[in-house]
Amino acid sequence: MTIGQVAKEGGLRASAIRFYEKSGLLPKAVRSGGQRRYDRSILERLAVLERAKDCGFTLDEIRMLFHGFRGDVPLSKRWHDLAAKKIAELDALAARIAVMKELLERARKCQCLDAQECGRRILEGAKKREGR
Amino acid sequence: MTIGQVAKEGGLRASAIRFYEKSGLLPKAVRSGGQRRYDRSILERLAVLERAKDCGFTLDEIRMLFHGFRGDVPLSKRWHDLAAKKIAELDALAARIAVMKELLERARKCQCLDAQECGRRILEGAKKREGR
DNA sequence: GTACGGCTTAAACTTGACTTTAAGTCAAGA
DNA sequence: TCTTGACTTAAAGTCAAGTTTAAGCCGTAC
Repeated sequence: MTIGQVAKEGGLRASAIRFYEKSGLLPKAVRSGGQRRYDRSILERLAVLERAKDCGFTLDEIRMLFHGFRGDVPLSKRWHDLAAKKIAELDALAARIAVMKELLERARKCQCLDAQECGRRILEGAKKREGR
Repeated sequence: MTIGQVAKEGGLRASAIRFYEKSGLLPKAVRSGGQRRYDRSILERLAVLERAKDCGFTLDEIRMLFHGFRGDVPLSKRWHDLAAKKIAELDALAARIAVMKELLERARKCQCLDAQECGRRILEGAKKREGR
């Protein structure tokens, strides 16, 4: 398959495939007359890559998944370790979102006429919480 | 107050204050001998700005909060409108996080020995869901 | 009178995940 | 032979929210 065919079947851009190869996330493709040629197993590799992206992993983390462990560590163990860390990250992120939502609910009830007043209230609130 | 004093009391860097001024998020400061001079009301303005950031607003959105409405729209109404949109965004984000967590929980239970196998399973799963 | 700290500016750099561009190669079809 | 169209590369561009850097000015303490 040419890079264009892989891109179409894989649902991404050819430029992304080139980028992944250069970044070490995909093996260097065989060239024929200068052009990359793939067999269908590249689609499996891409599926894992996409799945990892859908899980919220960065490309650096996905590089770990593929190359960051000793060669004899099975993929399942790599997934397990990285997933545990990422779940903790996502929990932290969810907590931050909860805080934002709480602040937004309060903002929705704001009665201030202008930024002066609003700022004064915010600063007072901060002072009060500091005193506790 | 000099920019350094404002930065210290406001808990941010002087470079950020200059950046906010250039971006139109803070009014142009009066200069004395070329240097910016502030009175304490800048701290109230900064408090609103920081609060908006804590709510998850981008600087573009915060610009809307300060300048994006007709001049006679009170700050409370601006907060209200922008907060409603942002809450919807955060809900969408939270849903995406839930999906990621679900995928990660499954990944944690992965038994595959290598990427080939894992990719094959993912592609099979996708095909199945497509058939439904 | 000079050293020092804090200030000024514009412009470049940072991160992440790519895309876009420019200039060029290659094989196939008319 | 000429023209497509898909491919090649390296390098630069994109977005956000600032930070960092370089070069220079200003007032004050010694």
